[in-house]
Amino acid sequence: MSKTDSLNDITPEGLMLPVPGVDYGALDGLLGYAVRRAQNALYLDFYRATAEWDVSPQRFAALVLVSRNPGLRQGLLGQAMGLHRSGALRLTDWMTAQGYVERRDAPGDARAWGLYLTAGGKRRLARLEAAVAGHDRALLAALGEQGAALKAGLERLAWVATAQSTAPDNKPRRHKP
Amino acid sequence: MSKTDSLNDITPEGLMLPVPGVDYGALDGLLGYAVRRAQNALYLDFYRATAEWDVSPQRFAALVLVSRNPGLRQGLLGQAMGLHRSGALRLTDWMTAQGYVERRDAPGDARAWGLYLTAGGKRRLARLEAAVAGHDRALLAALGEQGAALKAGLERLAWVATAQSTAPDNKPRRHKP
DNA sequence: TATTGTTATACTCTATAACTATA
DNA sequence: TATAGTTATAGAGTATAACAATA
Repeated sequence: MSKTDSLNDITPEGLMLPVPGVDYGALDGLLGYAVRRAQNALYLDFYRATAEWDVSPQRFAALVLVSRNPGLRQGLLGQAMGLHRSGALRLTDWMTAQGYVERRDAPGDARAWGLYLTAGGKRRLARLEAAVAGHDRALLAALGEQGAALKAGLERLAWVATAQSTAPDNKPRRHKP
Repeated sequence: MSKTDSLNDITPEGLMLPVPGVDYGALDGLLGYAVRRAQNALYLDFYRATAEWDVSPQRFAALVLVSRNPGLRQGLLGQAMGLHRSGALRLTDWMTAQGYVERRDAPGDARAWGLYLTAGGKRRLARLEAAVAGHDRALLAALGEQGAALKAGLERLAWVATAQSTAPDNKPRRHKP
């Protein structure tokens, strides 16, 4: 295969840009598609801003949750992140394998672990959090006064969509069957 | 395992709701986290609204693109969706296996396929599009006049984040290494 | 040489199911 | 009987690399 295999692509993989000449039809009008495009772009920019840590947005979120809630149980971590127990396990395995977190016996329940940042984890996370905060500040700065309204709108959207999908007359289908 | 294994969970899997008693720290202030929460909620509501079709948002988008661009090449489909060639192949395989789409020889290039909806695909997609449009309209209706501004803000956000991650002085890191 | 699509493979994410130990 | 965590497995999703046919 040629050396320029992916370098010559007009759109690099991962980047969801409108391709000239392609008709997006109904997609352009959908709120859901706009959210997807925005999240895609944010995701790529997050990776750029945190390249030296090699941490995904989700793993970053898990670290922050452990940091702010010392002794957090795996199960509660999963709930806060919308994950199954087994997913919380994998996430915790990663955090401990990377040396960010340690499992200690949870007081009062011999079945459970409490999660705690290690000393090194605290140090690394502090720098990582600063990088993420800078990344987010840059976005907000570029958005100007629109930024705050956008964040409020997103929070309302999450609430509205949740209400819709969990309304009593709707049958929530949790997972792809 | 008990019958109620996941039914008793306060937060069903997939749903990213704020858990009382958990401190989210910096996450609550991040634009990126607000986008993630919104997308998570929208995703679940999309699945509820389109349950009878068993189509993911991405597969839906691919179907719309083929529908609006008869004869679309696999490669261009991939570009429009931010996918590698191999991803566009899998997506196309799925669309043809489900009977939505057929590959025909592309005129003028014996290497390429042109993608076309089948007659049955057109019929099914028409109903699916109506369901998705209804789902989106319900969201916009619940948001009221905030909806249009939110959509515009999301489009601007996608643009700003893309500009940031592809700026010449930044090194874009496309994929997780 | 470059491009289109394919095959084979691997890794991440996240689910289900069955299991252990404890409550 | 229910809960916390684990193990094993499966299925999306998406990448990389090497390949064939064509341009």
